[in-house]
Amino acid sequence: MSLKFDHKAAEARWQAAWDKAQLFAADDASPAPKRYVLEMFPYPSGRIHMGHVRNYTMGDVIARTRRAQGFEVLHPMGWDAFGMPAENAAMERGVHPGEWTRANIAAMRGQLQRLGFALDWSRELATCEPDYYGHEQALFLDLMAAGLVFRKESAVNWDPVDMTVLANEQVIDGRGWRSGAVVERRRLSQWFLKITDFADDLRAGLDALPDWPEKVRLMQENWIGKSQGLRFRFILSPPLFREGSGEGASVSERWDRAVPPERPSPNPSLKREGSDGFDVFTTRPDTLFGASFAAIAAEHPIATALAETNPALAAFIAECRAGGTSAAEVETQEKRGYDTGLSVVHPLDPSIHLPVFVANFVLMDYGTGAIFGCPAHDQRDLDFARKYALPVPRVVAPDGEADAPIDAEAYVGPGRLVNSRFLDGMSVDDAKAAVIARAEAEGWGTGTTVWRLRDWGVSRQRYWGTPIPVIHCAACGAVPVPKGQLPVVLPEDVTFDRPGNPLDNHPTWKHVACPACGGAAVRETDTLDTFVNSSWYFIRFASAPLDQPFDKAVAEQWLPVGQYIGGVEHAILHLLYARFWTRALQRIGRLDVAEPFAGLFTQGMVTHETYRAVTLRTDEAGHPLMLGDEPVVEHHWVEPSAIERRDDGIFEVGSGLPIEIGRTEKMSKSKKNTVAPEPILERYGADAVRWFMLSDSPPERDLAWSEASIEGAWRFVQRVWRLATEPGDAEGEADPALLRTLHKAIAGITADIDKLQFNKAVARLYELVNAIERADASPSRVTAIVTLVQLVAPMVPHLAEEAWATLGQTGFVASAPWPVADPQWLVDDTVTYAIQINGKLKDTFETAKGMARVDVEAAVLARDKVIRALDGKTPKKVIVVPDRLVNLVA
RNA sequence: GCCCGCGUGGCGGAAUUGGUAGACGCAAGGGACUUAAAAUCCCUCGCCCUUACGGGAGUGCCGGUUCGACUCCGGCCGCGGGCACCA
Repeated sequence: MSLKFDHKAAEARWQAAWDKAQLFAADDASPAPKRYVLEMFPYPSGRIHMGHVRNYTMGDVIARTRRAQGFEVLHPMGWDAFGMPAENAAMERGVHPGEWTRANIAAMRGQLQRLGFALDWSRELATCEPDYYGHEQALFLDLMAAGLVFRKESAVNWDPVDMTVLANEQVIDGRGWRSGAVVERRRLSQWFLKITDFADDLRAGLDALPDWPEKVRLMQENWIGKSQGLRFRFILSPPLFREGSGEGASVSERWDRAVPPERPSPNPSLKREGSDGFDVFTTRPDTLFGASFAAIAAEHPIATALAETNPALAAFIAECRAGGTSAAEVETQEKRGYDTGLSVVHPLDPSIHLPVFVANFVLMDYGTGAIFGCPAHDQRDLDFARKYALPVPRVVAPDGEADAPIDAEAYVGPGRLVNSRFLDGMSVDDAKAAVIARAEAEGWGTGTTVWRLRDWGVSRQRYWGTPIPVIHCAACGAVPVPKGQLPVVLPEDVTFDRPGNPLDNHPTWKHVACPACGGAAVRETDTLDTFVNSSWYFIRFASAPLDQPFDKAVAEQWLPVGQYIGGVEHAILHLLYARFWTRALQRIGRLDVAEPFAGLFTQGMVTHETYRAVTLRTDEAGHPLMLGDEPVVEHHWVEPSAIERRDDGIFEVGSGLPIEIGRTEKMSKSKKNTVAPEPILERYGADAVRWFMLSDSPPERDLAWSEASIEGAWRFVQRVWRLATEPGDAEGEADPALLRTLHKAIAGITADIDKLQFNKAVARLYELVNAIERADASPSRVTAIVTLVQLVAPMVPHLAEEAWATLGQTGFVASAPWPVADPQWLVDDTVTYAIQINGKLKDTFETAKGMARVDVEAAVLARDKVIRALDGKTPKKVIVVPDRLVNLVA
């Protein structure tokens, strides 16, 4: 009989049955050992894409397998529901962000449910609802009380037309992506979280995460960026005269004079600054005698002070600020400086005076915003010194090259100190230590660690986010909203018809009484970065009481997440912020968990070929345009569904234009190489799609979507179904060979799933199916088919349930205990020896396991092929690897 | 520029971590069944030489270690990713 597997009926039937039985609801009170399986929750963009399908399928295999293995599994789903696309939709279509988001969630929930994931939908959450973000506000206030929140001025990208702050990726070629207006740098007072407090902790903690990809740990480590060195103070030289200050002034003949020349009294604005000098940081204190200048950032307070009375300097600073910060601009940007006319005293020799520049390559927000320049051993300093004709004294050299001149490249390699007085002859490391020791002994500097990591700015001048629960009062300052007044709810009646932040524009929302003094005050109208939302959602999944963000004891039962799965694009920010937030909660005693994600897996993208139709550009009359002798060619991207393959090539449907096949790339709208999941699900069913997602490519690598492969997946589903409907007679003898294959498959597949090597598990399942198909009817064959159904259940659950029932098994296969391999079937009693001569395979032979060495040798030497290959020679040496191979060295 | 990863048939990829390279899938070719098609089943399928039997080289390139190297070491080439004026 063997009808086709009816995926539509089976999916509907089993999804309803699972739901009715509440099969996948996690029980906090269960005595079983707990496992938390989590995939990064989606942004509700409107529809799921293949990347989601791949991500959630992998997680589902883990969750279902763990459940079958007897664990109480928490596998929840929710929505990362705040963010800009909702506001864009509001502006473009006049729909309210909340309405848009909630409609998207409803649509995507339905799509996910069609895939039959073993999710606990009772724990579903959306970050845009007050019952989520209200608790987030409470946590924010807790962190604030603990001193982990502060406010400071910070520069933002400001779009003067849309009157809004832009993220860096919204600035394209210096212009706002929407308005096209030239973006300004504005300084706004913003809220920050003190992630730098945890820099060392977050870095050191990476070592305790063996189940994270090495790559991600490295990326985080680099991002945190620990640098050890010396921080010391440069004291401004006593009044001395240096003519010719200004940009490009050549001062080389002056800076190294033993006797400082005279100069006018110090700048009055500097005096007001109360500054006798400034701090610098260096990782190369060993090269201090190679110093030839000092430089401060354009935003450095000294530069700002000097600029008040120096219009030329003010202009220079303005130019520095206008310079873009994009990678390409930075790379091509020339090193430029402005000589302030000031000098500083060399800390190791007061007779040496170094000129002070304002330089465009010194960053205010790293280290102290000021450096000493050592051109011989730092490329940037060298570029700068060459431009301004500063000396380039070498102080480190490999043995015997003390006099080798520095040309266009700074020397950053190892060597010994030269031209450095008491440091001469020391290694770089010894000299670093010696200078730090001396600085500390003499009190002008200290050994310090500096981090690349910056504090986390969480203010966003946007509507669709968590309102920051603070009230600004003229008398009391920034006052936290009392916990009893939470949540601070976003007003629904907002408009997007004018530029700016709708919260700010709202007629009444922000006007409130100060909680401290009762006077007139205004609410903070900034909202929190959406990364805050995703920094604790996994805790709320584990425990979601009404009256508090989570219950400590309940959350700790589930946490940390055993297996977290998502894209590499979140390797740094999201994962670092979540790690920080968890540690911050630990510090304030709310949760005793340091690392939120014990195991992390970053899956590859789903890709597809790209197709381009080629046309000739024509003028108004329809004649092809020519560029010289060549016609001008135009391309446009064509979606996969709009091409047809014919014997004479590939063409665009409708236009008939020839198609060029381009690179296989990440599915994207711009390249039109996306394949929507819904029609595929309709046609091939959820199980075939899930199976495809697990086949072929290793999960960390990209997976190329192809019509042929999904057909192959569909065929596999049918093959398993045929076995289930025609298992054959269970009478007669057992089939030891099949049982051996079966138990090896059980062991292998279980191990593969443990290691998330789904492609290998898939290959083994194919082998098992092949073996069962070839086997004659026997009790063993029926056993093998029943076990096969269990083994494929995490991957193709609807088919498995249907097959399970058809085979007369009771209950859900989803709840059946995971098969365990019987060790007696895992050992072979025969082995195949490979016979090599000089390492090259010549022959093989089969024999009983554990054959004595001498017997093996004798058997090998007696074989025809060996005799022929040796051609009468006696092997010089015979290497026998027991039960594996023999190598004859001739 | 710095850091990291990867190069295996027409394609996606296996290879017990130093021991028979190419499992498994896709594609392709041939055949069976069928009035026909679909579905299904059987066979072939990395390269070169050979009608065959066989033989040879082979895991990006060059060299090394080893009885034996896709695997380890050194040096190149190519592709991909992350960071980027971080002192």
